[in-house]
Formats: sequence, structure tokens, C-alpha cells
Amino acid sequence: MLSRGETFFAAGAENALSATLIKGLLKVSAVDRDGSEHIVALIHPAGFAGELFTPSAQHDFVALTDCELCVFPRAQYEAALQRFPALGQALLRRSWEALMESRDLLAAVGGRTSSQRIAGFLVSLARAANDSECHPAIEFDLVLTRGEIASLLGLTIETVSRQFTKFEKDGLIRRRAARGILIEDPIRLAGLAA
Amino acid sequence: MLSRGETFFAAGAENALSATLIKGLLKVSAVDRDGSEHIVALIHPAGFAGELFTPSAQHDFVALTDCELCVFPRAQYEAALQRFPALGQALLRRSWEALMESRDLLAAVGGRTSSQRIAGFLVSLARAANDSECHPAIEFDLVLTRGEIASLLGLTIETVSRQFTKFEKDGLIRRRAARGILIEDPIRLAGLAA
DNA sequence: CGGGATTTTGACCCAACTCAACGAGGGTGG
DNA sequence: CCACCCTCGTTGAGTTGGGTCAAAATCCCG
Repeated sequence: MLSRGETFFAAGAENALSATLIKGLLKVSAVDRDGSEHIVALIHPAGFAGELFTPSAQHDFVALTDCELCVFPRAQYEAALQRFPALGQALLRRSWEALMESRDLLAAVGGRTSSQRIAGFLVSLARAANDSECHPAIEFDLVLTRGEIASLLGLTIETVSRQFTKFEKDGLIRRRAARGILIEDPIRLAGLAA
Repeated sequence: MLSRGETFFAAGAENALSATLIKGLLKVSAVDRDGSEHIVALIHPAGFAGELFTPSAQHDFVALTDCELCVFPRAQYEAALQRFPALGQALLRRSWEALMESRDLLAAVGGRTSSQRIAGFLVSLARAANDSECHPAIEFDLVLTRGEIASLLGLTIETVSRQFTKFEKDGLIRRRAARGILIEDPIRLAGLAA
């Protein structure tokens, strides 16, 4: 159990824990020498939270919402890996999926405009919000701050903010109290994401 | 065996092959609807070339130099995975390392200036060039075209070219015939990479 | 009802993109 | 061996998307 803002573990920490996320949302971030934080991934439920093969963690794992986790000590995890190959398979699958996601994001950050990135981000959040339905949710809660979105997409707070108001002016989305988002024109939004 | 320019397999192809790279360099690239190519990773010797868990490939795998590969049919690979858990472990380790690399690149593309990205790229190539020595190679061959470097780093050809001439003017590197690079000031270059 | 954090908005600026021209190999075929 | 072509790289001039700086507005929470 983790509540919003708590960190599961921090970069540099001795790397003794792994977990599967049951409920909630985690961010994975790197900080470089100059102090700036950079979010490199989000972890959704069923995702794996932890680092493998390194004595100390390279990223921070921080809860964006209250989270429920199923935690394993590293040593125990590795023992189980030896004994139950299926577990290894499952872990391989998830890390592979994480890799594919990371590459998608990389392609987006390295070649799309700010509005394309944000449209794509909204579309993917909408997809993630509706567990197991076919069409994306119309309305969902934006859990990230502007700064976090900016960091994930390689933009600045101000650019993110401007694009949101532009999208609203264009009738693509509507902003709800707090951080709610209502998608008014999913088709056009998905089109924008290119 | 693959020679420069040949593609190991292309996105959309039925996904029947996997391989371990023995010698050479591969690029992994995605193309989006608008036709632009985007390189998302390089594969160095000992790296895994292939895609898992998807019926058809999502990326192109193209040889940047003549390559030697150790190829497995997918079905056989999966059978072997079942029987030899250690193989799964090895694959897990490599995909995890690929994930870490991808996230590093993501952090670079999403927050660093063009010169920082190129400096970082050169440093990492230098590291890769000297198999198993401690200090980076001073001289190596730049296998990528300007366009490929640009695509990998999320820049344009012109920006890459300009940064190279700037680095040369500043005495950081020297360009050799064809695509050779001689690093004259590794320290300052690494510093630039931030 | 304060007071800090977050968000929005505006004005300005610059790093990197675009467009365009030119130069330098490196095949290929005559 | 030369003329041609085609790809790749360099360089310049001009533009712009998004960054930076600054200030106002809103929200949240005690």
C-alpha cells in the first residue's frame, strides 16, 4: 500500500524489492546530474515495478495515486524464478512490453510536435482508463501534474498548458474540476496523434 | 550472414525469426503512417534481434554493417525456452538491458540540447567500440549516416552536421576519411554529454 | 481566510528546423 | 579513362515552435 506522492524506492537505493502493481499508477523517473527529473515510464496495474540485475536502483518509483502493490523481496523473487520457469516467462513478457512502450514513446518524443505528443498521451490515457472495454473512455482523471506530463513528453509546463487550452478551444476536450478530462471528439483527437 | 543495407526482417512481416547478433551492427526502426522513419535502437554484438509475443513484427531490423547472426526459428526458440529455463533468464536479462538503454535514450532525447545528445552518442559509440577495455577507444568508425544519427537522436541531418563541424572546430574530435572519428578530448566530450 | 503550490497567460527569444544551393565521393556504363 | 548520375554531407539564410521569464489567476488545504 502506497499513498499518492510516496516513493516505492529511489534511485541509488539498495535494490531489494520488486512488486506487481495491483491498483493505482506509478511513475518511473530518472534524475541527471544537473538535477532535472525526467519521467521515462508510467506503470499501470498488472505492471512490474522494480529493477533487475543491478545492485542499486537507477530510477525513482513514485506513486501518482494511492497504490496497491504485491511486494516480493528480491532474493525470494529470484529463487522463485529458478523454480518456476513460468514466472520467468511472465516477467519476460512484461519487460518486453515495457520495452515496446518505451520505444513508442521514444519515437513520439523524437519526432512529433507538441500537439501530437499531447494528443497521443491523452489517447493512451483514455485507453488505459477503461479496463477491458473496447472504445476508449470519454472521461477520466488526469492524475499527473502539468510538470509531470511535460517531463514525460519532453516539453515544458507552459507548452502543455497552452496545448490543453488550445484543445479545449477547438472542442477536442473539456476540462473538468480538479484534473478531470472529458474527451469531446475522440476521432479528431486520435487523428491529431498521427 | 547479412551485408550492409540488408534487412533482417521488416515491420509487418510474419514474425518467424529471432537471432543473436554475433558481429556487426543493426538498427531497429519504426515508421509511422506519415512515412518518416525513426530509429529506436541499435543492436551491438551479443544483442538479441527479434520480436517476442507478437504475430507480426513492429519494427524493421536492418544491417548497418556486414553482420553475422545466429538465427533461430521462432517455434524452436520457444520450445527451447520451455526446456531450458536458463535461456529464458538470459533473454530476460538482455531485454531488460535493452529497456534500460531505451529509457536512457528517452531521457536524452526528451531533455538535452543537440550538442549534448551528439556528445553522448559519440561517447556511447566509443564505449561500444572498445570491446572489454576500460577506457573508451580514441578512434572508431562511424557506421551511421548523418540521417541515421539524426533519426536516432531526434534531430535533423543539418543539425547533426553542424554540430560535428563545431566539435571539430573546438578540438573535441577530428573527422577522418569516410566516416572515421578520432576523439581528441574524451574528457571534455564526456563533460558535454552531461 | 490566509498561503503555498499549481496553472494559465503574455511577451520575448533562441535553438533547431526548413529550404536551398553546392561540394564530394563512388558506382556504372560507354 | 572519363562522363554521368546519385547519394551523402556541408554550409548559408531565413523562419518558427517551443523554451524562458514574468506575472496574474486559481486551487487546495489546513
